[in-house]
Amino acid sequence: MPRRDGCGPPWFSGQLRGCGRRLTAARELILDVMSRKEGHFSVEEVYAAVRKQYPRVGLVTVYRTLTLLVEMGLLACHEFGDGRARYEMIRGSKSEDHHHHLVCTSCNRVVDYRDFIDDEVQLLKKTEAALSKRFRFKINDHVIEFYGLCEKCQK
Amino acid sequence: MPRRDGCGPPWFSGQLRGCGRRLTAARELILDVMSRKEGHFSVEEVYAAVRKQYPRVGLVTVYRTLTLLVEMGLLACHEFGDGRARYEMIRGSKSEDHHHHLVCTSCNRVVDYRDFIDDEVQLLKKTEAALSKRFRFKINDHVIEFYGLCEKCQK
DNA sequence: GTCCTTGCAAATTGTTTGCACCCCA
DNA sequence: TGGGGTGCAAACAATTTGCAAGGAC
Repeated sequence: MPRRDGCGPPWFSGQLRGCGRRLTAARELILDVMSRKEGHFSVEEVYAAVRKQYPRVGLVTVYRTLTLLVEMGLLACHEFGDGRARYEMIRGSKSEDHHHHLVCTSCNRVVDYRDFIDDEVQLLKKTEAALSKRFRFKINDHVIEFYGLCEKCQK
Repeated sequence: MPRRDGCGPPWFSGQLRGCGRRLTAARELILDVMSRKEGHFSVEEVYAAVRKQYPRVGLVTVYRTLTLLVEMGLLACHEFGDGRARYEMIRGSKSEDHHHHLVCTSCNRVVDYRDFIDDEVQLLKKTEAALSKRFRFKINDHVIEFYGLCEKCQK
């Protein structure tokens, strides 16, 4: 699959080269697919989307590319308990993009939210401080997920 | 593997029969292993512990029994992102046993804590209420995990 | 031309299922 | 004695790896 110049964001090529990597059509395409829609996508979903445009792309390449994009800090990977990894584009800097999840246990829809209310920020700060001291952990990150039923599924 | 009477808690047999199930040596043994130590155990870990006492037990039985015990409400199952399920004994009622996790990203040790500070409970309630209203979700549960380095791994 | 990438097939890993035999109740 | 339980092997699903051919630079 030869690549065509001019596709994809110009910084992508540079960032790849910066770590001794090469720009290929598959990589551009996968990045493009991931950036076009908001949400969390399984490998299979990305694979299907990519194949619509270039049926020659292999599943293995999707796996490898997604892993690469996570290493490069462009994607985040998360699992919601169904045994398959989900990938999501990181928009803005990593810290700006930090968010929590609201998961519908019926339709599996995942809602991100990042404009936390003060109470939630307070909650995290106080709890982190207390836990750090109590268990002598150096806390670097956290995962907060709420599970329930979305509006549609409540009916 | 014939079973020997008198092992395990007496209520276990009754609870099994209550749902048309039978008491077997493997089930008693696995329950015993799980209740003896606090913590989260992978299937492989339970399997190894069980085999020390009865090498004839098969891995499949461990899988099936752990699933059964979760269905019976005696164990909780959780995944921490390394692709393998972890099982943990539920002590006391399910709601009493609710807890959060502190995970060391270096040695994978998981610390539970359940004596939340008052602030934590209060703030969590407020956050849930706000999210419920905003996204019209009926929130039933949540997962809170902090990731970092434990005391040993900081060195 | 060099050496990173890709695609295919095969291997791995964690888990589940089919089935004949076993054993609790 | 009957129907659930067990162990083994095989099936499965998600993901990874070996390797030869292809393409970026």
